Amino acid sequence: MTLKIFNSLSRSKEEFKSIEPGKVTMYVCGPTVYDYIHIGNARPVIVFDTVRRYLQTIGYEVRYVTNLTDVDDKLIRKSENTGEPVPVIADKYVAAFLEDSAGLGVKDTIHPRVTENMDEIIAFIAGLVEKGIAYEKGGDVFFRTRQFPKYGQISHKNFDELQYGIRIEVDERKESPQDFVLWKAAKPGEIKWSSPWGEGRPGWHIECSAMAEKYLGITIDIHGGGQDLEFPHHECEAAQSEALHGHPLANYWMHNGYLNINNEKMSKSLGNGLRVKDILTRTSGAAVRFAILSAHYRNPLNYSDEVLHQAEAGVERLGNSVANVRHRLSAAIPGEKNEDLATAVEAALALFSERMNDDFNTADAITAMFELAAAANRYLQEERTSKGMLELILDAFEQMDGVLGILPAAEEELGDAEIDKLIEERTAARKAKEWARADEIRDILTEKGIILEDTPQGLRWRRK
RNA sequence: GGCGCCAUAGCCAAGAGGUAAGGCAGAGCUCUGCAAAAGCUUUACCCCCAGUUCGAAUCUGGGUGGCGCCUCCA
Repeated sequence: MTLKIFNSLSRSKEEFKSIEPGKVTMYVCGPTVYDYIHIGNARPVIVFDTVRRYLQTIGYEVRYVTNLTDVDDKLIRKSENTGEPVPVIADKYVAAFLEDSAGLGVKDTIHPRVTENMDEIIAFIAGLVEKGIAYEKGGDVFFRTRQFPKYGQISHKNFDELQYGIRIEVDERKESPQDFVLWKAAKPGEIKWSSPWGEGRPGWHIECSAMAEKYLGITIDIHGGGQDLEFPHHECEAAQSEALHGHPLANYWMHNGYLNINNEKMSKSLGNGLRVKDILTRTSGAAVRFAILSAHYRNPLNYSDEVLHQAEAGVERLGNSVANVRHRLSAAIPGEKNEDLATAVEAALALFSERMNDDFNTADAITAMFELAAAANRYLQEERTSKGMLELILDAFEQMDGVLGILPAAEEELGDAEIDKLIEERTAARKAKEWARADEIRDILTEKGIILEDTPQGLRWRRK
């Protein structure tokens, strides 16, 4: 079974082949660190982390880079408004981004910063100037798009028919309206670096080309980002890199769809109430991942409180199933294979990889996990369950969740003497059929957010 | 003017020629001292019209309704 990835270059699903066997290099465009990230930013973060995890589980060693844009116009504007220096603002939001990422279950990512790679960026631009693909005008350096015939390969735009200046006024100094800036001269008071073209800072797109090369190589396997970056950002990145090296920047370009909020376009004003850091105080990272991964990554996704509630309920159902299986482990008997269960587990696993192999269909992968849970729950109806079978289930859950990351975090032991005592007392009361006292204790614990479950195999509790 | 996306049950969402997965919510039943968890049962002719086909939610054409991009907003 082979993995197929929808490649924006060809607009079709292609069989995935890495440049180096067993290894994959991935570059995913990261945030400009001028504010907290919102739920819309979380979609690519979660989607591409899941792609990475899946590649890892099918045996690839993945080198994964997400850049942090710590100098640009928005940061400069913010600095002017707040009086704080750009680096101070950047540091604050870099830390916030890393925290949010971790909260969303993302780890082991290389995070290069623009300001820490200035030499490479300047050298990259210099290379383009030397080749005559870039030109300097009054301290700014522009990319000469006419020299790169493949310009438009990613966004599939026909440049002779484009309407220029529809949204942004065309800079008169450009030779052609579609040329874009590589280096911007600094205005008085702005943060700046020296370069062969005077003091200034990098343009919008060049950082990704330079850092992808530095950290991953001239041609990488997968380049990801939101659909909103397809043009112009990715188009320009691809043009710069290929123009300089004569080799493509990336073999596979992946773009996730937009995220809407309550069926409206994600916008700054709406987005402010939906910061990832705020959402994570109200719900788990697992629930956010569930919500995001419940739709195919290329489809539009609508986010709402209702969607989040549904995700929480789904996470809970899956988590209950795993917890119930674990709970049975202590009283499990050895041996005794259950054919139905074994078949169902195998089927769920097969569905999981079959669907993930088809351009990362996480919605169906989640379905596979629910089918595993259903099979497990059915098996738990049996009076006696065997250790081997329970472990088979847990192993399958682990395999799937290693990719999706939608299972709730394992519950810690209560470690609360008072609660332990109450539970003990209740057990005694139940034995003596003192139901009033038993219920009273249940109520006390409910107040504390502890849910008690009396099962034939003894009591177990969980936190609400 | 150019390029492209989406439309499936109350809600979320797969499926992409062979007669509609899964989840949430709801209803009924079972289990249960109570409760919870769980199991079983139950809810759709897939935006509209026309065509292709033995057969279409899936293909083609035309509509309708949402939406995105067209150079420095990441």
